[in-house]
Amino acid sequence: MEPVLDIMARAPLFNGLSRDQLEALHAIGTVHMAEKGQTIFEEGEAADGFYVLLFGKIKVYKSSMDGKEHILHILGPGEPFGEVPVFIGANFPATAVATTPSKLLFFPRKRFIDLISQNPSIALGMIGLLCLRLKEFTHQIENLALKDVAARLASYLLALLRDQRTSSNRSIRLTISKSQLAGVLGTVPETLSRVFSRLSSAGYIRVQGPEITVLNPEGLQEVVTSGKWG
Amino acid sequence: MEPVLDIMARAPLFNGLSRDQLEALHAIGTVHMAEKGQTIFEEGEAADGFYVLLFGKIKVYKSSMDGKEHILHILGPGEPFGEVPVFIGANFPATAVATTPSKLLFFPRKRFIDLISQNPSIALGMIGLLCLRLKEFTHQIENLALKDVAARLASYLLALLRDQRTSSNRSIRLTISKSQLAGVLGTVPETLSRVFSRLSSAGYIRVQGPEITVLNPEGLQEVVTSGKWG
DNA sequence: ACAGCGCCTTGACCTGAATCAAGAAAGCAA
DNA sequence: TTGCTTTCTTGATTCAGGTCAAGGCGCTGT
Repeated sequence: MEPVLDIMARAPLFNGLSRDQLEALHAIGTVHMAEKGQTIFEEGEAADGFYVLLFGKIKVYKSSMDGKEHILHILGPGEPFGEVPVFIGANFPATAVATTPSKLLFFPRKRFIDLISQNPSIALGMIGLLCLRLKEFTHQIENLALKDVAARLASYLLALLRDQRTSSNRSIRLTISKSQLAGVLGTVPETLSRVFSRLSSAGYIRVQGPEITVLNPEGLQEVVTSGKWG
Repeated sequence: MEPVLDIMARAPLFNGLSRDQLEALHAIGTVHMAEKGQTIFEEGEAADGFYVLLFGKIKVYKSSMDGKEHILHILGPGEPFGEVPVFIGANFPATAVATTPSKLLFFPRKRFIDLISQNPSIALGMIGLLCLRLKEFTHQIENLALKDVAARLASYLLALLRDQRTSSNRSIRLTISKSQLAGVLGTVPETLSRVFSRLSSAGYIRVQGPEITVLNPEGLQEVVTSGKWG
């Protein structure tokens, strides 16, 4: 298993920190394990610290009483979560569940705030992270409020294509199940499935299980911006 | 007109700063005026700083090409905006327009980052602000993704009631037009109007222009949580 | 007072997407 | 392989809410 410090060093939050600073951080954190399906924290629970994911995959979501859930984030190694209530002294605003066996680093609230108060570079890292989250959320709100499901999916696929651009090819692999993707896009599996087949038969993409080939990126972009296609 | 420093002192972002620190901040900012309807910045524009509203009212929104707009924030005096791109070196993710004549303080990016690097208390204030925004956005996403318009309106009214609780009475006043409210709630004026009258005839509220009397807060809470009502 | 203009309301209609209900694939265990 | 479970797809139906269109109400300024 890769050393904890190396994973931390790669996390954007801790970008540009010296080895000494990382050691100091590591010293105030405690390692936790979570098995698949385990709840890390639940919406409304009191928060006395936050987590950094070292290994595994976490989904953070909101759910309504009638069982529907909307996924806010799917997190991979190096990403922090549950940081919001640390700074406003409130409860967790959402629920976090491990979707694979995971390893977490937990930072207690008070000690982390002390550290940050003396360490402007960590503070700036935290600010950068929060701004990134805000931008993502802005995008999510925009999608939910003004775009239809096809546009949301197209936007998601183009983002994936941008991120996992393995040199030249236009094939991407979904890192989450289609049901989960439906949750991320604010819809249900049935609808997502239909949209996939509409985009397929329109010739924009080809779908083979979790393998998506983008045949016509410009077309997808059209779907995102104008919502019309053909 | 109230001195700029006093307004800044009241802003949560600058909470707990000494007079000296406020002076330093003020020194790096420049005052701008905006008339009603004037655009402060537009989505996609390069951002080289952010603003604090001193006086007036600002709406920050996303719009789609077919003219629909979704309002992300309506800001009052003391509130900062456009701070996200300062820290991730990107363009403004949304558009800001003055809805009344307004007075703004503009902080150039570089000088503000310098200041924050040496001033952990400003950094913490900024972190707190960003976390608050994230929490609001989380709530907004939850509303858009899993609640119907009636629940969103009920939630909004209850929040207003909590905020402007003028001692004992249950009457609140909308600070924005109903069309704007529709934009905030992610719907259109027609639908909002219908929901208002449904809630009225169900006996939960009474509406007289911008004056809303909440007759049955528990009932409204029911609408928010279960989405069902009588 | 009256005209003119925003803003709000109401009605009729339409459509995107959720729901309900079966199946079909695809994993996985024994 | 054979079941068994989980995930995905497809079809039929329903419904919330958006769109289009037509007034109504309450402003302001003249």
